[in-house]
Amino acid sequence: MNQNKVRVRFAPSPTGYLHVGGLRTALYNYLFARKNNGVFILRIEDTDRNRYVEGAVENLIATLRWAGLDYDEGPHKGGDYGPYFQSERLEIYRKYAEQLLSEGTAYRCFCASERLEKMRKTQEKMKLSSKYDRTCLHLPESEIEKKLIDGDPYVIRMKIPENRIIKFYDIIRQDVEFSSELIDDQVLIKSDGYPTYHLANVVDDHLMKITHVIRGEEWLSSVPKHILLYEYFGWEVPNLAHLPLLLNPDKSKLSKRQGDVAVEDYKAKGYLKEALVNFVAFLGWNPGTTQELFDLNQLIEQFSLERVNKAGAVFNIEKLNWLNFEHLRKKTEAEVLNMLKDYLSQTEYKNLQLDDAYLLKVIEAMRARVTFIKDFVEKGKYFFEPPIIYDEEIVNKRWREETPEQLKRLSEFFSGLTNPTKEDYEVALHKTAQSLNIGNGKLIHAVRLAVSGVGGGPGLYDILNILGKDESIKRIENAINRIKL
RNA sequence: GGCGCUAUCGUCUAAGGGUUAGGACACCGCCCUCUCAAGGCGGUAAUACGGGUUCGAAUCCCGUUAGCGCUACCA
Repeated sequence: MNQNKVRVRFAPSPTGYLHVGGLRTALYNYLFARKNNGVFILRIEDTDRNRYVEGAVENLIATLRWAGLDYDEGPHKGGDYGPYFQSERLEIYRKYAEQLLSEGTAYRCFCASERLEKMRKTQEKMKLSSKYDRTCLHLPESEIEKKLIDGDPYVIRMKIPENRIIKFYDIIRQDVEFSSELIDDQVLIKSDGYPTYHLANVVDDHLMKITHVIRGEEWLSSVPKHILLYEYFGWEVPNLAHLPLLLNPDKSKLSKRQGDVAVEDYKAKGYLKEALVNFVAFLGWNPGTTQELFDLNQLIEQFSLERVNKAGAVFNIEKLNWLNFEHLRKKTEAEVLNMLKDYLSQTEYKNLQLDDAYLLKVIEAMRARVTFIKDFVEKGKYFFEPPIIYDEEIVNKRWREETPEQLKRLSEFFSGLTNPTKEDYEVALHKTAQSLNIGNGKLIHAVRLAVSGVGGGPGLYDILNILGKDESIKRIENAINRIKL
C-alpha cells in the first residue's frame, strides 16, 4: 500500500536557535524516516508573528545540515506538499476553519482578552480548570452579523463536545485518555488571521500525508484537541509518539539558565557533530546492547521508537565530553590535521608557518590527551611557542640547585648530535645521567620542565624529537637562565 | 488548583515474574610508566514509599509521595 510510505516531519518554530531538545526530536524523526525508507520533512511553524526572529530559519537549516540531518522536503528544497512555511499557508487554514464554522464544530468569539483573563482568574480561584465560558457560542445570528459588519475583531474557536472520553494510543506511552470536560474551546484562528498550532499542525500533517507524529512530551496534553479536529474533518489520525523531555541537572526542563541549550553553543565550544548526535540519541533511547559509540548510519540501522523511554533524561555534560574524546580519536590523522589547521588559523598562532609533517607529529603525540581540537593548543602550547612561564609547582618539585649544571652537560651532549632521532636523545640522556652519577628521572623531569614549562605531556623523547635539536637546546639554555629558585 | 505523564546507582540506562539487579560516564584504588594522559584490572553506588496479586515482584494492580508537562489569540 502506497499510503503506508513513512512520512515524518520536524516542525520547529523559528525562535532563533536550535535547542538540543529540538535536535533530538529532529534526529529521531530523521532516524525513523531513514530506517523505514521514508521521507523526512522540515516544516517551519512560523504562525506567531510576535516571536518572529530575523535569520532564524536560515540558522536552523544550517545547524541541521551541520548535524548531518538532511531533509527530503522543506524550505529551499521544495516537495509536492508545499509551501513548507506555515505563514505561506494562511488561506488553507482559513478554508478549513470556514468549513468547521459552517458545520457547527467551530464558532466565532468576539470576547476581549481582558474579559477572558478575568474569567480565568475567577476560575482559578474557584479551583476549577480554566475553560472558555462559551459566551459567544450562544450569540444570536443577528448579533454576529452586526459585529462582522462593524468589523469587530474575533477569533475562531473549536467546539469541544461534552461528556466524551477521548482515548488514543501513543507508541511510547501506550494508552492515554482524557475527558472532554476538561478541554477548552481552543482558539483555531487568531484575530490576526493566523492559525494556532493546533489547527495548523492537524491540517498540515494531513495534507502533507504525515504518517507518524514524533514530537516532545509537552504536546501530549493537546492530543485530544487534535484527535477531535481529525474527527471533525473526517481524517485519519497519524501514529503518535511523544518523546520524553530533556532536563537540567536539577531535573527541571532543560533551560538556558542552567547551561547551554543551543546546538550552536556546543558547536562553538568545539564539540563534534558525531559526539553531539551520538549523545542526544542516547538521551531517551538505547539499542538494548552495550554498544555506546555510534555513527549516524549505525543509529539508523538500530533505531526504533519502541525502545524510546518514557522518563525525562538529564543532559549530562561529562558523558558528552567522553563521547567527544572517543569520536575525536576515531578521526583519521588527515581529518584531525585539517581541523587543527582550521582551528590554528583562528588563534594567535595563525601566522606560524608550521608544516603538515610537524603538526602530524604533534597530533600523534597528543591524541590520547585531548578531548577537543582546542586542547592540542591549550594542553600542548609548548609545541607552538617556547614556554613563557614555568609551572611553579613543578619547579619546586623538579628543579634543584644542581640542575642547571646537569642540564648544561646534557645540552652540550645534544649539541654534538647530528640529525638525532628519538632514540639518540634517549641514549644521550642516559649517558649524561650516568656520567653525572644520577638517575635518568632527575634529568628527564628537569628537561621536560625546561622545554615545555609544565610537568605533564607526551614522553620526553617524543617532545624533543618534535621540537628538534636546536629548539630543544635553546629552550634548555633559556630555562637555565630564567628559572630561579 | 485541575488534568496528564513519569519514577532502577550521582547521571544515561539494561533486566518486560525466578539474575550475586548488568553496562556506560563520573569518582576511588591497583597495574603500566620519565610525567600527564590513554589502556588494563578492580571497587563504592540503585529498584521512591506503602499495600496487594503470586510459590516467587524492579517487573502486574491499587494508593501515597515526588518530579515534570499542559492549563494563551506561544509553539
